[in-house]
Amino acid sequence: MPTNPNEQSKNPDLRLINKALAMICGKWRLYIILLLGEQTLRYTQLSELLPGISEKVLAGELKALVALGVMKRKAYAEMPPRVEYKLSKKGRLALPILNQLQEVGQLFN
Amino acid sequence: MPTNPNEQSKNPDLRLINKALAMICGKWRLYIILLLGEQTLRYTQLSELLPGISEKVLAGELKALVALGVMKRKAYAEMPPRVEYKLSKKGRLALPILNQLQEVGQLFN
DNA sequence: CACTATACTATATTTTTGGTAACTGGCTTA
DNA sequence: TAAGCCAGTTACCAAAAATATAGTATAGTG
Repeated sequence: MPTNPNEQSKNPDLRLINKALAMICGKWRLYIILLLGEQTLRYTQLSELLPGISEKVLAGELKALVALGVMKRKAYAEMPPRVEYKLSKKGRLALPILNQLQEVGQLFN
Repeated sequence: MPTNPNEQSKNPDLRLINKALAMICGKWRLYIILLLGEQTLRYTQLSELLPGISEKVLAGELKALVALGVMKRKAYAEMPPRVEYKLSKKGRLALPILNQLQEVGQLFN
């Protein structure tokens, strides 16, 4: 009988968990994703929907989420500038699971 | 026609989201919860399963998770001491959703 | 020419998180 | 008598995250 390190349940995969945490952890990140849900929002609209976020943090979070592939940035060559953010395909795939986190929050309310 | 601030989708609830984030954010927190899954683990077992975690951080995370109501601590009046940790009922209810986060991680792999 | 609008960037500062290493208490074993 | 075991605690420090505030580029408007 071979040694079985995982008795009854398969161990969680730390790498996958870290990938997921990278997307949602931080004071604003998950909220930005959920806000974006089905709609497209501009930088200024997002800053209005995130009460108290600083310009620097918002710009940084948007950049990070685009880099992670969760959302897409579309800039129009207009003046004054216009930039729109929306979820990527992967982001939309993850959305139902991320929305369920609100139910988890409700459990511990 | 009355003004409808939420067009097509109900806005996410920042309070619930923060409750959920409090449980899972941090370098080790979610992993501890998933590890505990169905099994009961002792302090030393946990520290062995979390390679590189410091005593201080582990003790702090366990204390926080117990305070949040995710897990329970049971101490036996023996010598040497024995303390067991396992998920609370609420923790077990949240578990399926938290496990799905690994699928989210897989999407962005 | 001054002024506005938008989407940022830069700089400095504060707060939070994570980490190291040493120490404790009470019993047991060598 | 000393050393080990378990489940932590304590004091201290570094790095990361968040915040506050000011500045930039460009074009159009009056």
